[in-house]
Amino acid sequence: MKKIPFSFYDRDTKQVAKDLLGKILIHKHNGKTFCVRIVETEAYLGITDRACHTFGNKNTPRTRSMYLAGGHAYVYLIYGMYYCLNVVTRDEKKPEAVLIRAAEAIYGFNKAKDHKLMAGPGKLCREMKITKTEDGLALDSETLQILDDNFKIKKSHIIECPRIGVNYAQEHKDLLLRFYIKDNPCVSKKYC
DNA sequence: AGTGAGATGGCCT
DNA sequence: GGCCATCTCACTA
Repeated sequence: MKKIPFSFYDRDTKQVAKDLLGKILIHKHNGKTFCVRIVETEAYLGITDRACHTFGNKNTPRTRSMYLAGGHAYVYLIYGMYYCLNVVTRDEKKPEAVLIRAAEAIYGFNKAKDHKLMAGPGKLCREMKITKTEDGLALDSETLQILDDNFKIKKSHIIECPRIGVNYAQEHKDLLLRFYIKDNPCVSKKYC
C-alpha cells in the first residue's frame, strides 16, 4: 500500500479522474475504518466548465475547498440530504476536482457483498460516513486517505461517457468526463 | 422496468 | 421562489 504524492493531483484533471480508478479510499470514523476501491469518477474542469461549482470563478463558503491545492477533499451537501465527495486537483489558482461516484467495498461494511451499496456519490458518502466534517481535509490525513495498492487497470477497460445530472450545463453537458471500470458491478449505471 | 414525486437545505435571481 | 454533480419508494403496465 503506497502513499500517493501531492504531485499526483496537480495534473490534468481528466487524467487524475482516470488514474483514481482502482485506488483505495479510507475513512476512519468513531473507531471504525471504512476501506473501498474507487470504480467510478467524474472530472469537473473549473472556471470554464458550466457543470462545475466554480464556473466563472465562483467562490462561496461552500466551494471554498475547491480553491485548496490538489490533494484535498471537497465535500458538499446536495438536495438537502446527501453529501458528495470530491478530490481537488491542480493548484490554488485552478479550482478543479474529481467527483468520486462509486466504489467497491473492501472492508468495514456489513453488507460488503451488495454491489450497489456505494453505487452513487450520495450512497458512497452515506455508507462511509463522510460528511461536511471531512470537507477541506488533505487526502493523507489520519482519518481520510487515498492510497495505491498497485491495482492496475488497462486503458481499454476505462469507459468514458457523459456526466450524470448536468443537463443544465449547456455546451458542456455532453463532454465525456465520466469514467468507470468496464464490467464492474459496483458502478452507478451501466448504459452509455 | 420504467416513470414520477417527495425529502430537504444552501445558495442563487 | 427555484434550482441542484441524489436516492428511495410508490405507482403504472
